[in-house]
Amino acid sequence: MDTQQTPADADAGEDFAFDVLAQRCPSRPVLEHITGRWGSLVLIALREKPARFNELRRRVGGVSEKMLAQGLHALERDGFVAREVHSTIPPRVEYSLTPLGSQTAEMLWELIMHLEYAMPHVLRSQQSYDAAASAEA
Amino acid sequence: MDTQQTPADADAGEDFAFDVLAQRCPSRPVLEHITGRWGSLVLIALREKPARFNELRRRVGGVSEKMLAQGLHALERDGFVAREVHSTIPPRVEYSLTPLGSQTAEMLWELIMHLEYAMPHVLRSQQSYDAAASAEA
DNA sequence: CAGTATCCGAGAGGATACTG
DNA sequence: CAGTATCCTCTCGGATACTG
Repeated sequence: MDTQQTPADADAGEDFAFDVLAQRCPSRPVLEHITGRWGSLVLIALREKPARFNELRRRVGGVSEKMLAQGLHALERDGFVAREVHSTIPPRVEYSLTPLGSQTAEMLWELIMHLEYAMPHVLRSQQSYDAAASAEA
Repeated sequence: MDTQQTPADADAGEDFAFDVLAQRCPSRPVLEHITGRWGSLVLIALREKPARFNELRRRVGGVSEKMLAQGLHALERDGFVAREVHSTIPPRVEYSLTPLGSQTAEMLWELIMHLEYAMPHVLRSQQSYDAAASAEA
């Protein structure tokens, strides 16, 4: 990354909030690629180590070929994932995280860890919510 | 949060990776609530300060009543958002972040800031990808 | 104001078959 | 193995109208 700003600009970041929320910014689709149903899981799966297509497919539970290919294309296009082709027989294609992808995966990982940690709390909240909902019905 | 584990348990977290990827865990839907198209934006929008329904709707660009209501319900059920009803006329309902929601919003915020910061890089990556794609076509 | 109910189109996403 | 192409379904999500 060789942008002009420095991370110390974080305070100027409040401006970005408006941008993201105002949906006229180009970052929304990208955000959805990395947070979407499969995008996040692919990044997490690649976090450990690079993988080939079917290996990746096994690593991420429940993803179809179509969705995996689609997700990988999007992430490659956005520059989060690198694709390396070895033109052998049988073909061998390795997917790995770029530095940017690696940073992003790390942040996603923290988010997921936070979430897993909070899950007991969440489940209890869901139960009381459902109990209250069925009580008034 | 009053779970048993401490944040220092982070190393045990690698076990969670498998859980999330294996899609047999209850955290997937919750992850989708907070990372989904509107969920993340609602959390970000509430990060600054609590808001009422229509105020929130104005703050998040492009969200429909239906999706906002749906997202708020999910987030409330999961315990990220608190809903406070003032039975007046006209009715007044305030949405705010719970402590858990606040932590989560903060992590999302960091992710989005990271993304905004990386956007120039991403856009360039997209351009070269598209150029290469149309070149071979 | 704060929603719910309904209808409808578009796209997400899965299963299968096929190609290099 | 590493995908693409096709079909089909089902949910997402927007617009509109209505209620308390």
